[in-house]
Amino acid sequence: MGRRASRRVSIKDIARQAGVSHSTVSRALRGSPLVNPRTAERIRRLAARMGYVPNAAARSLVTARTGIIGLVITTLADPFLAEIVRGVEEVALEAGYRLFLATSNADPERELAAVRALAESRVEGVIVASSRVGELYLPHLKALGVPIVLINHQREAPLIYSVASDSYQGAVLAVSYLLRLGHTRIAYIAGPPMARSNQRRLAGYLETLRAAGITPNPAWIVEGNGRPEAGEWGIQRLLEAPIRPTAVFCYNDMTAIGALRAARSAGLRVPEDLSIIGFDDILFAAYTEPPLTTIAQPKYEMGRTAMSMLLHLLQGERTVPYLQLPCRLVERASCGPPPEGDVPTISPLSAERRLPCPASSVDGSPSS
Amino acid sequence: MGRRASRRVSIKDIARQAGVSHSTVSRALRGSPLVNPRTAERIRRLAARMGYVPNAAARSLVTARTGIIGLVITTLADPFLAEIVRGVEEVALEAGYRLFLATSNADPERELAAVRALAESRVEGVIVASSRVGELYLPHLKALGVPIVLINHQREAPLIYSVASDSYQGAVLAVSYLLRLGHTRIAYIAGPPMARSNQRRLAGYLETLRAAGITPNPAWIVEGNGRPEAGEWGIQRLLEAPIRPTAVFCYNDMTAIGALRAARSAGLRVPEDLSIIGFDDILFAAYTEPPLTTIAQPKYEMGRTAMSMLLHLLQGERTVPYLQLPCRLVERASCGPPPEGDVPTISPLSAERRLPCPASSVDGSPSS
DNA sequence: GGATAAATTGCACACGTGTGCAAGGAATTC
DNA sequence: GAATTCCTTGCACACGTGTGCAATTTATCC
Repeated sequence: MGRRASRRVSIKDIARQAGVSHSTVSRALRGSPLVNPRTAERIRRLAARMGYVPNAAARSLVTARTGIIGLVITTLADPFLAEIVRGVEEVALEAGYRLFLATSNADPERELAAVRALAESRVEGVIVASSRVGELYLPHLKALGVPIVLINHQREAPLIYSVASDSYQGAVLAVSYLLRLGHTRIAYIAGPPMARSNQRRLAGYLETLRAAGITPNPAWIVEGNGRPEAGEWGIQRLLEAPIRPTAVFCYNDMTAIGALRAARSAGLRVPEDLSIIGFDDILFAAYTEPPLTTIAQPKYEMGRTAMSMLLHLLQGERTVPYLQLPCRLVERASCGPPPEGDVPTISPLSAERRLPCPASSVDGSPSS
Repeated sequence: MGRRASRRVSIKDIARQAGVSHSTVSRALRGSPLVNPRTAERIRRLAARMGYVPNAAARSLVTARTGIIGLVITTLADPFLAEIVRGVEEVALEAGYRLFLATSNADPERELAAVRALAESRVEGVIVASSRVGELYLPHLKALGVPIVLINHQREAPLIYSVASDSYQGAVLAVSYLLRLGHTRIAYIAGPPMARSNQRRLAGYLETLRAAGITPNPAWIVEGNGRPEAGEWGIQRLLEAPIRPTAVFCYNDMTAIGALRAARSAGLRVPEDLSIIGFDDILFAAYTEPPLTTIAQPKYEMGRTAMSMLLHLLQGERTVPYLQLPCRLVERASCGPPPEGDVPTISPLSAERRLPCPASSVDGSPSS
């Protein structure tokens, strides 16, 4: 109760109390076979009674191992990241590692401070779960001299290990689902133009249409930024097109949410008048009106996979440098058949089967 | 490039290179006035060139200060926590502290592991930002012997420092807003019965009605659990009542989202037929259909305040043990005047002014 | 019972950093 | 020029833990 927080008890204190040397205590607590089992048991009891807790700093100093993994993210406020973090954390904990969280909030100065903190605490590896990680960031991280694994990174990053969801395959999934429902006039509201995920989704969209014998209509591809406004503008633009689309594939769920809102205020019913499909499956997708049909990224699995990859690297093993995980379709209520006589010209199912998947799962060459 | 990660450079390496003792290097790098400025500058240059990064473990070992604050949360997946964490983090960083994140995911075994990790890394203080923190958790945390500050804790926790939003005042805000719009038939869909926040919101609801001369109708108070289902069930129950309410105050935004959905599927327009107000102002409240009017908790400020409080405690200063921060109304589009002739019987504005606020901002007595 | 092997323990050093104290050197004063 | 002060530097120890090696005790064997 009123005990002052003086100094924590160390193995020397235990040694003094037990009448042995601190080496013996150290060995007893670490379960070394070099101590008499009876003595060991006695010491363990005493340690527990004295409330001993090992000092991680002292241990890591002598073992030259911290057991800490740096986890770099822009902000926790992104609900998309939370699941990834959960996956990373779970695998890390199982393997006896701890996470050091470094958030930058996209502030260059804080990014630097974060990297310095990682360096000072001697992290053994780093996972970057922030797609918008600054351009300066990566070189600094590399200078740490520890293995790095990126999750869903937006740029081609050669010679770096990374895990990503398969945006191309996800887009194929989305568009062929719409084709299967009978749509042929399918639009795409894009994400940030420079983002690789956007480029891959666009590619999947285009090629799925072509494979189904449909020539993509440039008027049905509108730019965006991944935020709700983009969905609103996108719908407005699409409604001005000479021929209106009957379905819209959105770069992500936030865009789809904006699209839902714009559709509603334009007096369109979803999905009766217009089908809308998103991408990501954020927590909230289940609660939109109507609940959003979307392509789920395997967030949790990506976290787990990235951490497993890092563990391999930490053990000096070789790994494939680039891994893509498949997305899956989550059917809710924002998609349905097209309004009137929009009969598909060819069977979309056969088209889907014919599709090649140019996105190989292994990419780049091992670094020397 | 091909450089092996051998061993990091230490002050001894610098000392050897500079032809001085490691003490001089240490002093130079720490900016001690006990070194010749020219020597100091030379050493700093050399250190930078050699890529020196201080070892936090070694430093904390000798200074007996880790500069680490433990942050305990159930899960990052709760978007409500993200803002709190941001506030905590910002103040911590300003004061030169770092955060050690301990998530438990409500698993007792992991809770224990988390507390042990906090103890081993010798955190200097702890912030608990998880309302659902296990009952066992707190005693273990207390055993760490460091200051603890709770954020929005759901139980009365005597002799512990805490920061919370003022649920009572928030409820008063919500209900008097509805009164001002002209409603008199106001329902409450409650949260977890044992949660203090629910009790305070219920109290605010009841007393505001009474102060306006309205006798609360027990049929308009339905139980819930803070999740969307509760909102759906709640609306269904309320629609079966002999006299229907014209407005619903929900325990939180997730409940309100369920309520919105149920209202829609019952064919009610919001806010024309039914006004709905939430609590929390989660990220998603702005994107519901219609956008949700709600009571915003000062999440970011709560984080900042809790961390400031902890900083005071770390410096051995005294603080008020219990601090409540006011909520504020965020008007969006889910509330409006009642449908037909629901004329208020008394002026709700004057009622609001007469309201006492029995929730004092200071509570409990200082521990000895 | 003595010699040998095995089990158990302690000594001493290491990890990287910080700091009190004494020693050495330079600058100042008379 | 000698004495005094101040500035600068190095020595040595400390923090808490782990471990190779030698020393000691105990068990085993003939």
